Amino acid sequence: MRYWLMKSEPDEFSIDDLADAPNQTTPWTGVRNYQARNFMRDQMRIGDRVFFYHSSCPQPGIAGIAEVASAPYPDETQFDPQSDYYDPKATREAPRWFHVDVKLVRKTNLVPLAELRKHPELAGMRILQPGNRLSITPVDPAEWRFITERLIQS
DNA sequence: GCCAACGTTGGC
DNA sequence: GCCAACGTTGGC
Repeated sequence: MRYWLMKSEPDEFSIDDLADAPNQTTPWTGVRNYQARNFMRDQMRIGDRVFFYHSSCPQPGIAGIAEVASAPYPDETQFDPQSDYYDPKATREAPRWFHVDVKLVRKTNLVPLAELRKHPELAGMRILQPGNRLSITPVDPAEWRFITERLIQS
Protein backbone atom coordinates (compact mmCIF):
# COMPACT_ATOMS: atom_id res chain seq x y z
CA MET A 1 0.00 0.00 0.00
CA ARG A 2 1.21 3.45 -0.92
CA TYR A 3 0.66 6.80 0.72
CA TRP A 4 -0.22 10.07 -0.96
CA LEU A 5 -0.95 13.71 -0.34
CA MET A 6 -3.68 15.34 -2.40
CA LYS A 7 -4.31 19.08 -2.39
CA SER A 8 -7.69 20.69 -2.60
CA GLU A 9 -8.71 24.29 -2.20
CA PRO A 10 -11.34 24.27 0.54
CA ASP A 11 -13.22 27.03 -1.28
CA GLU A 12 -13.66 24.56 -4.11
CA PHE A 13 -13.88 21.27 -2.23
CA SER A 14 -13.08 20.89 1.47
CA ILE A 15 -12.81 17.95 3.84
CA ASP A 16 -16.36 18.81 4.97
CA ASP A 17 -17.58 18.62 1.40
CA LEU A 18 -16.06 15.15 1.23
CA ALA A 19 -17.77 14.21 4.48
CA ASP A 20 -21.09 15.39 3.04
CA ALA A 21 -20.66 13.70 -0.34
CA PRO A 22 -22.68 10.60 -1.23
CA ASN A 23 -20.90 7.61 0.31
CA GLN A 24 -18.30 10.17 1.47
CA THR A 25 -16.67 9.61 -1.89
CA THR A 26 -15.78 11.95 -4.72
CA PRO A 27 -14.23 11.60 -8.17
CA TRP A 28 -10.97 13.55 -8.09
CA THR A 29 -11.71 15.47 -11.28
CA GLY A 30 -9.91 18.45 -12.73
CA VAL A 31 -6.29 17.37 -12.47
CA ARG A 32 -4.54 18.78 -15.54
CA ASN A 33 -0.94 18.06 -14.77
CA TYR A 34 0.69 15.02 -16.35
CA GLN A 35 2.75 14.03 -13.36
CA ALA A 36 -0.25 14.13 -11.04
CA ARG A 37 -2.32 12.24 -13.61
CA ASN A 38 0.32 9.57 -13.91
CA PHE A 39 0.32 9.01 -10.17
CA MET A 40 -3.42 8.37 -10.27
CA ARG A 41 -3.41 6.39 -13.51
CA ASP A 42 -0.32 4.29 -13.00
CA GLN A 43 0.49 3.99 -9.34
CA MET A 44 -2.58 4.34 -7.15
CA ARG A 45 -4.32 1.24 -5.91
CA ILE A 46 -7.62 0.85 -4.11
CA GLY A 47 -6.96 1.18 -0.40
CA ASP A 48 -3.95 3.47 -0.69
CA ARG A 49 -4.05 6.09 2.04
CA VAL A 50 -4.24 9.79 1.34
CA PHE A 51 -3.63 12.95 3.33
CA PHE A 52 -6.36 15.40 2.31
CA TYR A 53 -4.60 18.77 2.22
CA HIS A 54 -6.18 22.22 2.18
CA SER A 55 -4.26 24.65 -0.02
CA SER A 56 -4.62 28.31 -1.04
CA CYS A 57 -6.52 29.18 2.10
CA PRO A 58 -5.97 30.97 5.42
CA GLN A 59 -4.84 27.79 7.16
CA PRO A 60 -3.11 25.47 4.73
CA GLY A 61 -2.49 21.99 6.10
CA ILE A 62 -3.61 18.39 6.40
CA ALA A 63 -7.30 18.27 7.23
CA GLY A 64 -8.11 14.59 7.06
CA ILE A 65 -7.33 11.08 5.91
CA ALA A 66 -8.90 9.53 2.85
CA GLU A 67 -8.36 6.46 0.73
CA VAL A 68 -8.25 5.57 -2.93
CA ALA A 69 -11.65 4.05 -3.65
CA SER A 70 -11.61 3.14 -7.35
CA ALA A 71 -9.42 2.10 -10.21
CA PRO A 72 -8.42 4.94 -12.54
CA TYR A 73 -10.97 5.98 -15.16
CA PRO A 74 -11.39 8.89 -17.61
CA ASP A 75 -12.26 12.29 -16.18
CA GLU A 76 -15.68 13.25 -17.59
CA THR A 77 -14.97 16.97 -17.33
CA GLN A 78 -12.43 16.81 -20.16
CA PHE A 79 -15.28 16.05 -22.61
CA ASP A 80 -17.62 18.79 -21.40
CA PRO A 81 -17.31 22.07 -23.31
CA GLN A 82 -19.12 23.81 -20.46
CA SER A 83 -16.55 22.69 -17.89
CA ASP A 84 -13.61 24.75 -16.73
CA TYR A 85 -11.61 21.59 -17.23
CA TYR A 86 -12.68 20.97 -20.82
CA ASP A 87 -9.83 19.75 -23.00
CA PRO A 88 -10.56 20.09 -26.73
CA LYS A 89 -7.72 17.70 -27.52
CA ALA A 90 -9.21 14.86 -25.52
CA THR A 91 -11.55 12.35 -27.15
CA ARG A 92 -13.53 9.46 -25.77
CA GLU A 93 -11.42 7.13 -27.92
CA ALA A 94 -8.24 8.65 -26.53
CA PRO A 95 -8.94 10.29 -23.20
CA ARG A 96 -6.10 12.36 -21.89
CA TRP A 97 -7.08 12.76 -18.25
CA PHE A 98 -7.73 10.02 -15.72
CA HIS A 99 -8.57 10.10 -12.05
CA VAL A 100 -9.60 7.89 -9.15
CA ASP A 101 -12.37 8.16 -6.60
CA VAL A 102 -11.36 9.29 -3.12
CA LYS A 103 -13.27 8.27 0.00
CA LEU A 104 -13.12 9.84 3.43
CA VAL A 105 -11.55 7.75 6.18
CA ARG A 106 -11.82 10.44 8.84
CA LYS A 107 -11.45 14.10 9.49
CA THR A 108 -8.49 14.95 11.67
CA ASN A 109 -7.29 17.91 13.61
CA LEU A 110 -5.74 20.33 11.18
CA VAL A 111 -2.00 19.83 10.88
CA PRO A 112 -0.84 23.21 9.60
CA LEU A 113 1.87 23.54 7.00
CA ALA A 114 3.85 25.54 9.57
CA GLU A 115 3.71 22.53 11.91
CA LEU A 116 4.95 20.16 9.22
CA ARG A 117 7.90 22.48 8.66
CA LYS A 118 8.99 22.23 12.26
CA HIS A 119 10.01 18.59 12.08
CA PRO A 120 13.31 17.53 10.53
CA GLU A 121 11.80 14.06 10.01
CA LEU A 122 9.51 15.61 7.42
CA ALA A 123 12.01 17.90 5.72
CA GLY A 124 12.09 15.69 2.63
CA MET A 125 8.38 15.96 1.95
CA ARG A 126 7.57 17.23 -1.51
CA ILE A 127 5.00 19.61 -0.13
CA LEU A 128 7.68 21.41 1.88
CA GLN A 129 10.05 22.02 -1.00
CA PRO A 130 10.24 25.58 -2.31
CA GLY A 131 8.04 26.16 -5.30
CA ASN A 132 6.26 22.85 -4.99
CA ARG A 133 3.04 23.07 -6.94
CA LEU A 134 2.27 19.47 -7.70
CA SER A 135 -1.24 18.72 -6.46
CA ILE A 136 -0.64 15.01 -5.87
CA THR A 137 2.57 13.76 -4.28
CA PRO A 138 3.72 10.45 -2.86
CA VAL A 139 4.33 10.35 0.89
CA ASP A 140 7.10 8.25 2.35
CA PRO A 141 5.84 5.54 4.75
CA ALA A 142 8.08 6.90 7.52
CA GLU A 143 6.63 10.38 6.96
CA TRP A 144 3.12 8.96 7.00
CA ARG A 145 3.81 7.20 10.27
CA PHE A 146 5.37 10.27 11.85
CA ILE A 147 2.42 12.46 10.94
CA THR A 148 -0.30 9.99 11.90
CA GLU A 149 1.39 8.99 15.16
CA ARG A 150 2.82 12.30 16.30
CA LEU A 151 0.79 15.11 14.75
CA ILE A 152 -2.69 13.69 14.40
CA GLN A 153 -4.75 12.92 17.46
CA SER A 154 -6.43 9.55 17.50
C1' DG B 1 -1.47 41.78 -3.68
C1' DC B 2 3.20 40.11 -4.25
C1' DC B 3 6.36 37.10 -5.96
C1' DA B 4 9.03 32.78 -6.74
C1' DA B 5 8.78 28.48 -8.99
C1' DC B 6 7.72 25.94 -12.69
C1' DG B 7 4.78 23.84 -16.47
C1' DT B 8 3.10 24.91 -21.05
C1' DT B 9 2.87 27.23 -25.38
C1' DG B 10 4.38 28.68 -29.64
C1' DG B 11 7.63 31.04 -32.79
C1' DC B 12 11.64 30.02 -35.05
C1' DG C 1 14.54 21.06 -30.37
C1' DC C 2 15.35 25.53 -28.14
C1' DC C 3 13.88 28.98 -25.28
C1' DA C 4 11.38 33.29 -24.18
C1' DA C 5 6.91 34.57 -22.86
C1' DC C 6 3.13 33.60 -20.40
C1' DG C 7 -0.07 31.57 -17.08
C1' DT C 8 -0.85 29.20 -12.80
C1' DT C 9 0.03 27.78 -8.14
C1' DG C 10 0.18 28.76 -3.54
C1' DG C 11 2.44 30.60 0.64
C1' DC C 12 2.92 34.75 2.84
